[in-house]
Amino acid sequence: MSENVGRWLRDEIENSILSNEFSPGERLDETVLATRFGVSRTPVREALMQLDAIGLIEIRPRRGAIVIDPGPHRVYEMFEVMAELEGLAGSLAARRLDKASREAITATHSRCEQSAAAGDSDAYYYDNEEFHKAIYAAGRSEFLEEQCLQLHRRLRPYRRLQLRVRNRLSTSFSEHCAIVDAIFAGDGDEARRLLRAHVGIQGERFSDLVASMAAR
Amino acid sequence: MSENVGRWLRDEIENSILSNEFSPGERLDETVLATRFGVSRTPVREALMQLDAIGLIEIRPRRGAIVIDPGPHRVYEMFEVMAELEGLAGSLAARRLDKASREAITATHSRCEQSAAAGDSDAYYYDNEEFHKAIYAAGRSEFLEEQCLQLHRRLRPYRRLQLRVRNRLSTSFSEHCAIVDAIFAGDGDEARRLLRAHVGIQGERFSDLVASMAAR
DNA sequence: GTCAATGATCGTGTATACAAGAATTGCGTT
DNA sequence: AACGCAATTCTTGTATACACGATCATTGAC
Repeated sequence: MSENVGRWLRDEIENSILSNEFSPGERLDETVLATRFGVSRTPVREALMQLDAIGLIEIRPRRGAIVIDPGPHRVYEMFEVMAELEGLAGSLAARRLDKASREAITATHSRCEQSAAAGDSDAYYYDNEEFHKAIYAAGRSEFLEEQCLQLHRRLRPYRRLQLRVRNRLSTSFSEHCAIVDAIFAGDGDEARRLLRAHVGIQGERFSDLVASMAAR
Repeated sequence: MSENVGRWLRDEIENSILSNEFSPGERLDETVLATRFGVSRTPVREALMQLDAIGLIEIRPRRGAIVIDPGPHRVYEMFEVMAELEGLAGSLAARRLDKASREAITATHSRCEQSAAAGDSDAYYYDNEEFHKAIYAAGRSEFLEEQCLQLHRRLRPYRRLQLRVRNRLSTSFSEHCAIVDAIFAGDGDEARRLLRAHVGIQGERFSDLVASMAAR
């Protein structure tokens, strides 16, 4: 419980939103949250203000906080930006790769291979996350890494949905292979191009996304 | 005063930080701020929490808030990301340009031309900002536009410093011309490339930045 | 003389009280 | 029966009070 109730609440509520426990559009009542978590309204408000600043909820003056519903189009836009940032991270990684980062990428990559081979989409979901994080870190840009991690968190639920799509696991992994090759070869432009394509939602993948969002 | 003291304070303190009224590293005392703005500590705290979430200040538990000092290297990283986002906005703008956006870009572009010709770096600073915002808007991606605007705000002070460098005005404007041409020609890749180069801090421009940051 | 420990003081973290605005419900009128 | 107005209630916004932790200074010991 992190020494600070406000911080803790922020993470707690954030997780609840991202795990869809609080649905988009739902109103977050300060008093309800306060009693639910056994604290007063003050830290709850502070948590809500932070979530508002991050963009997860919207606080309408005198009218309470509601969970923001991104909607398919906005989620698409977010993936578009994510693709761009990951592309940059990949190109930096290709240029700046050092031993430690190389090993981290190799390790997470082979874990992805195992889960993909086993067809375990939940395990792959987790390993895939670690793989991408290893690339963020390899870029050696703290700011970029933070931005990537933040956006990654917000898109996490949708990434998970995407993996459920048929054949996505093996497709995803073979894309990973090409990305790793490009980064290890020091080919920044290629790594950027491949990561953009890997993360972005082109063509039928958008309708897949819409379908899986509607399915919830 | 925006109907909401917390919001108002957030903007007020944010501006004070960005305009360097509160120096990096400086400690922000809640009580002092409260009396200074004639309010109680509660809205001050809420404002600070938001600024912390945005990344402008850091709140260390039980030890108060301090203004974050990005340092040259981190500022460089931020420009790197900004360049990438603006590149994306430019490429989208080239593909999706409509009449209204085209007119907005033309209008702000010609205003830049005038201030550049007049050698008025303060006017150019403002017009340049509007020009870039017109491109963000032309990309037709709300999320991307928000991200660009947010990062732009944080980098605003440094952009201003950069314009003070000798010849930067005319160089900047001629780069604008090429960017406008690419966007109007519908050449997304070229617009992206030019914007990345325009916004990013390559070569000697990094030392210019460091010098101007040190000069404050 | 310097370093450490202990107490005082100051500032943050949380709770609660109070005020003001928005929503809802009930009553009256058409 | 439906619409509108008013009053009540519920929720948010702000202030204040209190408690706990951190920092700093002072004093004592080595």
